[in-house]
Amino acid sequence: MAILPQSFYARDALEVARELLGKIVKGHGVTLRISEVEAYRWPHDTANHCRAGRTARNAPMWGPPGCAYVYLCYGIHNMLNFVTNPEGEGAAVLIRACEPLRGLATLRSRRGGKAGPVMLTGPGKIGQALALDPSWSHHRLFERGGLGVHDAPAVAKVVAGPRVGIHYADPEDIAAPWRLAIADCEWVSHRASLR
DNA sequence: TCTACGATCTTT
DNA sequence: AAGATCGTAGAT
Repeated sequence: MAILPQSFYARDALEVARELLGKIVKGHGVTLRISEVEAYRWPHDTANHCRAGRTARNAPMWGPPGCAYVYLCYGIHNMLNFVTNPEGEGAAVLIRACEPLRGLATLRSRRGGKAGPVMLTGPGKIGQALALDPSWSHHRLFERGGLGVHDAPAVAKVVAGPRVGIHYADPEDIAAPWRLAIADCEWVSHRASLR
């Protein structure tokens, strides 16, 4: 399938998030299908990293759409986001969970060779699965090479719920149902709060 | 400079 | 329920 064009990302983060479900991420020897995402919108979203304006960390979010934004969370986890909205607006979609399609052996080795099923449920695991770190920020996902997102058939049914880990935000933003996932999908985190 | 804390995950 | 682990942001 074709690689998604930059124009795909140049829209409101919630709209992009909805359409990213089911799409294919390829890179570093693995192929994943996006199953859960969160939208960090612009403007007026107090959970957004850009809520206090431009900083060195969130600089990618203000740049052109269709680029990666990878940041280190809790000193341990590398979080993968896709920059959305027109350039100059600080918004992104966080990739929270994926279904592994190809590269199972690689995925197992990246998590230290532990036994058991490969569960890519949770944003920290996605960063680990794709061997990402913050140096991948600004990477252009709509061009060939390295890390790319490819088109796939639209998902029929989607469930929604509040975003995870944003207790510091305003109550209305905490409650906003801007976490989206493929309905009846095994590859989803915090399933209980989705419907 | 100093300090508090985070879009998490695992283990207890 | 709490520890790991460190870069960032805001305060000093």
